[in-house]
Amino acid sequence: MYICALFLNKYSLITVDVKNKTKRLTAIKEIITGSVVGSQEELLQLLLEKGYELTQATLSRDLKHLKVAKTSNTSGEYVYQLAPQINEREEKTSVFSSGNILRSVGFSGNIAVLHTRPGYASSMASEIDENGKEVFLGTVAGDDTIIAVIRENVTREEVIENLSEFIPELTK
Amino acid sequence: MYICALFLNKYSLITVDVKNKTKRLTAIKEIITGSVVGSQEELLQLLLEKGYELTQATLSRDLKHLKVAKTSNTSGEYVYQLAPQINEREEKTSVFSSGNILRSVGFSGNIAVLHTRPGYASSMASEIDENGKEVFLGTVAGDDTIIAVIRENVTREEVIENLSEFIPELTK
DNA sequence: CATCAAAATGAATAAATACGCAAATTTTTG
DNA sequence: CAAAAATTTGCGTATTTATTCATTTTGATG
Repeated sequence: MYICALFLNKYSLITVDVKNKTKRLTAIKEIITGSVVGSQEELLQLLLEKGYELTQATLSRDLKHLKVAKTSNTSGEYVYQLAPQINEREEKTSVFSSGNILRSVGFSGNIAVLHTRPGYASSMASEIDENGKEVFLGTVAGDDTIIAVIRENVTREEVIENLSEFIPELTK
Repeated sequence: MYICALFLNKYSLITVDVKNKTKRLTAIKEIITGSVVGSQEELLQLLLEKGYELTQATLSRDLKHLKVAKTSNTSGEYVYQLAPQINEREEKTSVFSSGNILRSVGFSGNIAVLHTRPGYASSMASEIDENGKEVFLGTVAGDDTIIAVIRENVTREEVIENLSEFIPELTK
C-alpha cells in the first residue's frame, strides 16, 4: 500500500492513497521478470525496498492473482516466473458480434487465431500488423484464418483491448 | 523404484529392475498434462494408482527436475504444469514415412508445422480443418507448409493420433 | 456524509513443499 | 567381482506458502 502520510500537526493526519494494488502488482511483475527471486520472503524484501509494505499473506494472494509460478531454472534454483499463457487451461474462444469481417477470436497459449470472412484474412492481418505492434509479435494469414503470435507478458484481455481499438465490430 | 520381486522359494529371490526413474518422470508428465492436480499429495496418490511408490520428498525433487511449476488457473485453483520453456526447447521433429503428400510433422510449443508436397498444403489443411477439430484450433497453409495451432492440453501424441486417423500415409 | 456492501489486508496458523542427512541402490573401475 | 564413487531415496524436519477469520479500507448510494 503506497501511502503518503503528511503530518500536519500532532493530531491530524492526511493519508493520500496513490492508487494502489495495481501498482504493486505491476511492481511484482517487474521484479520477477527482471531478477531471480527464490521465495516470497525475498520478494517481500525487494518490494519493501521499493516502498511497498505488505505481508506474506497478501503477497501469496498477489502471486496467485498474477498467475506467477515457482519453478526451477537451469542452475537448480527455484525462481518465480510469470506463468505463461499455457496456464489458462480453459481455452476460451470469445466469439464476437460482427457477421462482417472478423468472425471469431480464439486463444491457445501465446497464439491468437482469428477467423474472418473468407478471403479477408490477409487484409485484416495487414491491419493488425499495422496497429497491433505492441501486443503482437507477428501474424500469418491464410484465406479466412489469421495466426497471430502474442508478445510475452501480454494478456488476452490486452489483446482484445488492442484489437477493439481498430476493429469497430469487435466489442466486448 | 519399480521392482518385480519373484519369490522362487523361501531362500532365493530374483529382483528384476524394470528401468525406473525415467518411467516415473514420464508418468508424472503425463498425469499433470492430462489432469488438474493441485498438490503433491494428490499427485502422489495418482502415481500410486499407476504403480509408482514414492514419498513426497522424492516427488518434490522430481518436479524440480522436470521444471514443473505450480500456478493458478482461471478457476482459481492451484495446478501443476510443465514449464513452457521446456516444451519449446524439446523441439522434436518427427518425420514420418509417406513420400506422398504429407512429408513431415514438426512441433514447437503448441504449434505443429506440416510440410507437404508443393502445392498441396492448402488442400491438406482443409482436410485437417475438417477432421481435426478436436485437436487443432486452426490452421494456415502456404504452398507446401501448414502451420497448425494445437489446442491447449492436447499432447503431441494425440495430434499424431488424430492425424493418422485420416492421413493413411502417416504411421507411427 | 452516514451506511451498507465489497474488496483488501494482516495475524495466526494450517497446509504444502524443500532439504539435510544417512541409508540404500546403482554405476563405474581396477 | 570387489571396492569406490555417484545417484537415488526416505525420514524427519525446517522452510515456505496458502488459507481462515477478524478487521480495516474502499466504493457506492441515498
